[in-house]
Amino acid sequence: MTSVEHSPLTRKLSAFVALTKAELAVLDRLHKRRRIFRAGHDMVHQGQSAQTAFILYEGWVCSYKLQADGTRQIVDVQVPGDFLGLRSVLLRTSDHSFEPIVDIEAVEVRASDLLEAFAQTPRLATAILWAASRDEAMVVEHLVGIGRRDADVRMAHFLLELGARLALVGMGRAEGFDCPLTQYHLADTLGLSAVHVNRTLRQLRERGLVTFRDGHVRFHDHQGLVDLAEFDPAYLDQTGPLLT
Amino acid sequence: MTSVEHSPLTRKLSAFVALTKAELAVLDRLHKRRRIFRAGHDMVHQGQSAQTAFILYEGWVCSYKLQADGTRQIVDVQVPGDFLGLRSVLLRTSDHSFEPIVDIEAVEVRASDLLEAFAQTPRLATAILWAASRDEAMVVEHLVGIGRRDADVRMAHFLLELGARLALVGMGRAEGFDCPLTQYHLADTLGLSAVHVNRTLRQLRERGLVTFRDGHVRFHDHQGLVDLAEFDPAYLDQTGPLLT
DNA sequence: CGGGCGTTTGAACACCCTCAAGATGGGTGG
DNA sequence: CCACCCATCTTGAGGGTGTTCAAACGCCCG
Repeated sequence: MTSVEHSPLTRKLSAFVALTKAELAVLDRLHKRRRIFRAGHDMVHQGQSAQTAFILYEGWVCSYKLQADGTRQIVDVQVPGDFLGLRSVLLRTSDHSFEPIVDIEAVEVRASDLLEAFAQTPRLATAILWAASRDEAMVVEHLVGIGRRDADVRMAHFLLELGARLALVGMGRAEGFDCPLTQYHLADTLGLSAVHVNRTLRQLRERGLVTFRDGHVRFHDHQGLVDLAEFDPAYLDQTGPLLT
Repeated sequence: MTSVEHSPLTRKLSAFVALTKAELAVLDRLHKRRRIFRAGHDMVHQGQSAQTAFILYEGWVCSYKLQADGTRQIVDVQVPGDFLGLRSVLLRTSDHSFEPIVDIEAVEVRASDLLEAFAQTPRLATAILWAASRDEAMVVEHLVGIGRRDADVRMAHFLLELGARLALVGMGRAEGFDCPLTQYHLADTLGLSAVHVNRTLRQLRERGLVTFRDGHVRFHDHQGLVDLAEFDPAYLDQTGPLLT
């Protein structure tokens, strides 16, 4: 059980409820099948029948949808403590693919196990549903960004959100965070071309706001970025001031 | 109980599981507070504390987010049988607003009632989670559309999705459907300007694909639209051929 | 040393936006 | 019954944000 108590998922769920020992034990029982996936090799392909989800422990993953013309849209980026495919366990086909951005460690969870755990511990169930609701709120915010924000604001908002999410699981601070994403990932996430991502990043750097380089994001003017992006972390439902 | 058996929600959930009499009874017990809301007057404002959801019975609603500069992004359009605010019952603040597009009839559901119903009837709980998963899959598809599809394809895809959703609750056919949305609604939904929506609709009309006029959508070449939009309704998880 | 991946920059173009003006139609009050 | 108003729809012209195409550069790795 010791392995679970300080896992990133536990840490995240603690932002919502303090889980009891019994609930942690149920969570632990979900952790049978720990697996490694290699960077760049999809874990799940869209169209495949779903019925299984994952909890990410180590590394980064992106979930995306591919279109017939070859363009792709990254829907969300997952960091340690996040669920993968929770949305589609109940749907007949997975509506998207998962690509590990680096080598990752994840735990496989079957739909049946999950529903069983729900029945046993309502409070844990509520906590997991909270996490799922939060994930959806992030997708919604992402939608708003792509629909109504210019490239620079969109980029600023995305980097700030990532920073806040990582801070919740102890992987980021106000100064910045490590980030294995390439500019192509950013492009497919933000609905831009890679070329324009590059120009946008240069502009933000020259304005003294943030640097994205060598796998590291550094906030030079955190407040300035927040002002530019009009970033309000309320939708992340992380009450306390996590990033100072 | 008779009122529930043929409600649009029941009809929708039946696409997933056949509910028993006992489960229908629990669903019925959720239906205490039936209320009317007037077109154009928001039911919920973003920032307001959530804790309550609605089931839509009659009429259309859109859920949207407003930005400081006045632009708005419609995240989703709800039609009869859809939930409103299910995502945010567990979050501390509602992350968006709801505007009835016409006068509507909806039932208020408290978070506590919902969780109680979940505990009583696991199958009903699963059905409701299925509906929530399906809603999120639609938001994801919406995100992909805004991020990676041109205006005409985006429009075609949206109209086809609406048609399929309405067909599931008996309000649409292959020829078309009634639709109270204005071109401004379409613009805020698709992340376009109202002017460009107008041009896009004209173009689709002149290509003989679809007409949007006088509150009515008419598909002139349904298959042609499907081909243009590369519309694959798998993400809606409506197994049967509903729109023929 | 060659090859692949990621980054960087330039030039021309396209999609979509903004601004502006007019048309249409339903509702209200004189 | 007409005049007016407002919301919605429609169309034109010009401009901007972001795209595509192209080429080069640095770097890691086999």
